[in-house]
Amino acid sequence: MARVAGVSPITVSRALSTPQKVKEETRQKVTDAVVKTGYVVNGLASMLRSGRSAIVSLFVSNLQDQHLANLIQGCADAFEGTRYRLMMAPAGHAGLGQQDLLEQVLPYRPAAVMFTGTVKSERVRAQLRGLAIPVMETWDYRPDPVDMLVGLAHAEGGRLMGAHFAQLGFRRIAYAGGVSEAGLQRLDGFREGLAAHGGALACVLPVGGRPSIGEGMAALGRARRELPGCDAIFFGSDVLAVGAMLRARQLGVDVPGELALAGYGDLEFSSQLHVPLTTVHVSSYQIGFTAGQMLRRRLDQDSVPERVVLSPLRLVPRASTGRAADGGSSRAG
Amino acid sequence: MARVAGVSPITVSRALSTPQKVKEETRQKVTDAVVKTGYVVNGLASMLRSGRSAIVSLFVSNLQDQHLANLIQGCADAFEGTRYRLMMAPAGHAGLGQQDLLEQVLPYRPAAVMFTGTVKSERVRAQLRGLAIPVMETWDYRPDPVDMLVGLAHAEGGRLMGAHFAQLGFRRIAYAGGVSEAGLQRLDGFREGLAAHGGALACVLPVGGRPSIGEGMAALGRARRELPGCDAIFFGSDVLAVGAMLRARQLGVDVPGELALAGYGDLEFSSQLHVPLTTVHVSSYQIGFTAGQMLRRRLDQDSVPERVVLSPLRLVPRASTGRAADGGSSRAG
DNA sequence: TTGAAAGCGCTAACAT
DNA sequence: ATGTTAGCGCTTTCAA
Repeated sequence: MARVAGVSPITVSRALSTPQKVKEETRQKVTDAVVKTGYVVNGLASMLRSGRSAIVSLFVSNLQDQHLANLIQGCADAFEGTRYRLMMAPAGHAGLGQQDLLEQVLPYRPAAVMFTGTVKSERVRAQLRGLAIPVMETWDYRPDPVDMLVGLAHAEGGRLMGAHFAQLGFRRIAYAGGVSEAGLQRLDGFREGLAAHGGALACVLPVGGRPSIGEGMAALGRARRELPGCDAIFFGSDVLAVGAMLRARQLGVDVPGELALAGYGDLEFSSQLHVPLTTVHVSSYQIGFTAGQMLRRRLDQDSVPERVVLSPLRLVPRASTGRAADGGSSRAG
Repeated sequence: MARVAGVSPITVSRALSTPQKVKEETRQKVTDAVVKTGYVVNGLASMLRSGRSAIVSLFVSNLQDQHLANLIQGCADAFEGTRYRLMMAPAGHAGLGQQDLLEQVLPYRPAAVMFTGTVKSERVRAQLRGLAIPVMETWDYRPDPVDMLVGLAHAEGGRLMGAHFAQLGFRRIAYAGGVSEAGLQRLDGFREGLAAHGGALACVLPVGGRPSIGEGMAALGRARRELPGCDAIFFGSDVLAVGAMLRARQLGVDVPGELALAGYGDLEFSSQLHVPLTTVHVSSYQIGFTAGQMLRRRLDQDSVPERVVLSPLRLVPRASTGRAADGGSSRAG
């Protein structure tokens, strides 16, 4: 290649990566030779020698979760047009801990790592800090991220819903959903929101595993069994609430007259149910996009003004809690 | 590192990548030194020297499409526990052609490449063949893939729905959805299915861009304007059909009494609408998983028995076309 | 503005 | 079973 262009290898390198450092004429010779030979730089050699990795490792817990898929797409879009490439880390269904997973990623010398969620293990957190590269945690919230965080104040989301429930005067209220991490924050906030308006939580139904319509259907049954007279349920995710909605229809339970239901996440179809679902809107794509932008800025040696960004949450009251003005078409960016 | 272990670098290499080629005692010395020094191999150097890339490039058109997100998760799962890592190619929103995108990926010397969709440009197809690495096209179908393909016989899906519509005796039938690629195949199949049972298509409403509830709502309006007396519409995706369903309710149009609606894809919520949606079920996760497995086999130097796999499609009749026996809970695999 | 020499960290090939 | 030598393809550093 250098031979074809009639220059030295280093000149080829310069002509391609820093064209302004090469005389127009020489550059032309190189460009011609590139076309002629079909030359493509070897990015691996380039990263190795320069020590400047172009790899951003992405730990995605589950792409089947629409919110996380949106988040990742946002992040990918933020990196469009840059030299950086997103590399998916193994998800670890095989029972590997985050420690092992990280070690499977380090050989590629990532320039940065990003997580959908926060890093739980203290050891891994320490290890990440030791890497001295930008680390991004997303979706969830904690006040002390490893490095940077773009997430949701799930507690605030719960609080909004708690206030909504209490103000509507529900008396026997249940929560059904996750009770660790984000779920716990949401639950705590929900309790606070209720309390602030004279309400109280009567029952907590933990739902493990990935949320599904089926889990939601089952949860409705449990709620009615374990809390007779239950008049309102807040679900940890829209998917669960949709399942409950279906089960309620099957059982002939009137929503919201007899039982109010609400979800969390505002998926696109939540407003399209036979009874549009009250929920908390979250901007998952935006979270990923912002996270990507922040990582980019850090990788470009700039510092970012804020290391922790909380994405806004918005209560979206609809018919399923009985006091919505419209038929459920309320949606926004 | 080699010094700490008291052996030569090549022995370290062997102890870590081919332990059976190293005496137990030596291996122990190496392992100890690894722990002590926190050594992590440099995969970049390893790939460079050995010429064996561990990178699989993934061209994902849009993760916000649930089917494609499922597909990618399936593929990622198939690669769990292997040395291969999935690297996301840029999506090309910036108006770049597949040609340019491929060139942005080649520097990383991928061991294989995979696409969600087929490769259209003949030039790119030729280029891919020239790379002499496994190439996987997914989701869509074409009889002459670059190398391997795991996709859907969209024409067959259309045919199933066409037969369903004709057998139910609809008279003024419209199709609304994509009219290129998969959309065209589906449309052609739909026409065939109708014709085979004495039916005919009265109107085609092209819907461009990414399918959304809003597009579906608009499409319903257009259908009723452009085809007065229209009694059945087949949508190119469930999302569009859901939008139409909502608009129909707003307009007071009785579904399916006055107008039957059907979608394509069988998203989880399609069975949960106020009128459960007739649709065609597709197994998107399974497509990705199978594609990943086939790539693995090829990368392990094995050959695969079949280079083209068609994932099965299944008609799921529900209430929205008026003849479903149940309330819409029919779902499977 | 261009080049020569060196070496990033690893492993193939060839000893021993 | 282990070591020596060389070199993957690039870019840093230093020199001209």
